[in-house]
Amino acid sequence: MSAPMIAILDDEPQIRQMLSDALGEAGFRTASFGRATEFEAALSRTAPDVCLVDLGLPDKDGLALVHRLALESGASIIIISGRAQVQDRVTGLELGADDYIIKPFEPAEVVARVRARLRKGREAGTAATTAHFEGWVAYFDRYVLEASDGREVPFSHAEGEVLRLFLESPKRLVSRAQMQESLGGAAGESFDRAMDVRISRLRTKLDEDPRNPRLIKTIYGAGYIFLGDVSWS
Amino acid sequence: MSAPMIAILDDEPQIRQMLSDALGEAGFRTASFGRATEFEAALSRTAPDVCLVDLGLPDKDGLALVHRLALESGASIIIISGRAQVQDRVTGLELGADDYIIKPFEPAEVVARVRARLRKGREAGTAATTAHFEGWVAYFDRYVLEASDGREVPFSHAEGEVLRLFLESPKRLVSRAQMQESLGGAAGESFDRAMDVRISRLRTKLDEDPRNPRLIKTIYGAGYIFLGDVSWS
DNA sequence: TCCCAATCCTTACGAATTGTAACGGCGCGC
DNA sequence: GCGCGCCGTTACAATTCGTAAGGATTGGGA
Repeated sequence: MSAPMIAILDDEPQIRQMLSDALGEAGFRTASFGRATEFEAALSRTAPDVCLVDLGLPDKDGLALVHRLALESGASIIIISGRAQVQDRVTGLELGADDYIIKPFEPAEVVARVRARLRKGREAGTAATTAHFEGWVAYFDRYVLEASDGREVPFSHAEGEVLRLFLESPKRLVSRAQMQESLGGAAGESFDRAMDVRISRLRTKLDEDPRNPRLIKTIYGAGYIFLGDVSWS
Repeated sequence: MSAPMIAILDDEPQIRQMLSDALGEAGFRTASFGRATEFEAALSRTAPDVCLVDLGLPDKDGLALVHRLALESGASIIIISGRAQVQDRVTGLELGADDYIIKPFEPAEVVARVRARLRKGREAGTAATTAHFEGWVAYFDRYVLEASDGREVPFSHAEGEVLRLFLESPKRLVSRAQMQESLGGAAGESFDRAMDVRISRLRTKLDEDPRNPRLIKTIYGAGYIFLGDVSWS
């Protein structure tokens, strides 16, 4: 698994640099943005693990952005702001942020708080190889799906990658770009055609009705959503 | 599901009281302890969801306690401390705390940070995805409308965006400009023609009589109004 | 009341996106 | 080398959704 990706959104280049340096030194991958629009565009391509968001953005309301992020992405959100009033902090956290750091800040503390977020996130899904969902059990170590009637359906490595990706973030939109990123597909190319095929094959193994899939839903122009409750063990 | 349990560990009775009051008012159950030994004894009986731990304890090293808690319990840990040095915060977070609040603190902020921890712990913040209105049920995760007679009508992503917008502000005028804004339509353009089409298609799915729409009403020259009582779940 | 321009609805069409069957290269075991 | 299964690629069918075009509706003014 590659290093966690930390997204930085701040309009001051100096601060972006400082954060990027500190986080890079700590072993994280980083992506910096000066404008909310750039940031949002990048989101559809790569899903960061933690977002550091400055509230004082030139082109968009920071709090609204935080709220949307909290609802739509699975990432942890840390607000970085010069506004130090308690009320600011409370509303930021209420809107879905996971932490609130006040400027000026120490890079070391930011790194520590980022680590704390990652730690909590990872706890849920460490080294789990078996997932239960909607009558199925997926054994990733054996590459086998077990149906509710005991029937066993083997799946391939490529199919497993897709399935795992879905089971790791259920009920959340996964864009094609994110898939490529996660599945190591070299960007660009006609690899997205291969995505389709993988998903198609996975669907048939899951007994999906092609006309009306219940588990893997296509969102035209956006990506896919895996419905269904998942529990790992 | 009963109210989340918050454990408070602080040697000053006044602070225990203040925290307990604020958290109780916010709807949480609380349990206060003045000594680490009491706290640890209670842990074996009840598993709190969040622990607020003061580092300056009389009978035990607070950091060691935090470390043990982080490893052995599944609870989120928030340190509350008078030590404000960056180094203190960093080591606290490194040892497994999820947050670090400095004394003196505002109760409101503590409540907000506790909520933020719980939200993450509960997994999926579960944005409301199901809306009931006038005999219909809209499942936004499944992209399906269910009529009162049980019939299911699928809707597309674009249609869903419009429907969601209406259901989020029922009985209020929604201008075309607002729609464009919310639906990401590039400003200007002839995108408003596309709006019309979306709404048209949505109306047919909702069995609206084109001559006399009952749910999505057109306000000539101003926008649309969605009539009908909506309740989300 | 009647007329007209602005606004809105609906149908049809086409570009872009996605599904999937068929084909072929590749690696592996025998 | 041969057969087999995996998996990316291609090609074509199906779906989605914006645009264009023409008709219907609204509201103000003559």
